[in-house]
Amino acid sequence: MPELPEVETTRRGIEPHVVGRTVTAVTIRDRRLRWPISDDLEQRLQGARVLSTRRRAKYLLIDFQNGSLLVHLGMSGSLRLSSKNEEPRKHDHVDIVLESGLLLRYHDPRRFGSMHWLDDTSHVLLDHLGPEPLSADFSADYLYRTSRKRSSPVKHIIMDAKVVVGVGNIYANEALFIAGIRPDRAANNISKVRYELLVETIKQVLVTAIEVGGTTLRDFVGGDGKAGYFAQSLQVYGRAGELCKRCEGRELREIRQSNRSTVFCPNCQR
DNA sequence: ATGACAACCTGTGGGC
DNA sequence: TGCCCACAGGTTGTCA
Repeated sequence: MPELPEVETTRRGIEPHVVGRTVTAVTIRDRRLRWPISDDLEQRLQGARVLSTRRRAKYLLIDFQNGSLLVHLGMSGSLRLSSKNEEPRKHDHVDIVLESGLLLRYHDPRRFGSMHWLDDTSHVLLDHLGPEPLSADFSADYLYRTSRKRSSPVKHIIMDAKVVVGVGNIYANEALFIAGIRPDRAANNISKVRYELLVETIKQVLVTAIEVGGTTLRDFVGGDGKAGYFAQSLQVYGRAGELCKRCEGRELREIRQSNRSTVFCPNCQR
């Protein structure tokens, strides 16, 4: 489910309600996430006070004095604020209760997400990640250089977390459409000028999506429980067979790349 | 090193 | 209404 904008939306939603708060109780109903939740997580969290929240790639970090909680939402996860007397629903796997009476509730039907305790801020999952897409490190210069030795499709490159983090299937489709680049074009067959446009487009799409609270497809909600509105702005994702909004002449075509759905306009994207 | 692909798991929607 | 299959926002690990 969540790509970078959804994770950032979650972080911004919970931050004002968790920073400075102390954990008074932890309930774990199902430890079987992508990796089993370690046996000592409750003990680590108990009594700890939240210092700050951060995001790295699609990971959410909640920092305490004694370490950090590393959360990934996988495909179907959400982390939201809830009140103590709200009954847990199916797939509500973890509750982190704060002394304010609010609690952080982790919900994840498919259990592709994860939760790790970090004694310091390093973790193998965070090693070898590429630059943040919204940072200056992710530049046209960088992407152009990186792409020179890659003959795989450009969509594959921008979704490769070693190249740049946080660009998932929805926003990869959207950015390539806006930049007018065919998703199946070989990465090393795209000019510097077009990469300049692509990098700016990726940044713009992500920033815009964050501003409107992410993309709610089925039931994504941010930390504050509100749906995101970027779905209204989607140009190609989920619109295969419909008319292109730019040229209004051609139907959007769908292909599969690495078993992921790709939608593009054969007329506008070259 | 790169790339193709299976695996992890549940829910949903379409076709029959 | 029900059954079966394909597919869904992600990432890792394996094998060629």
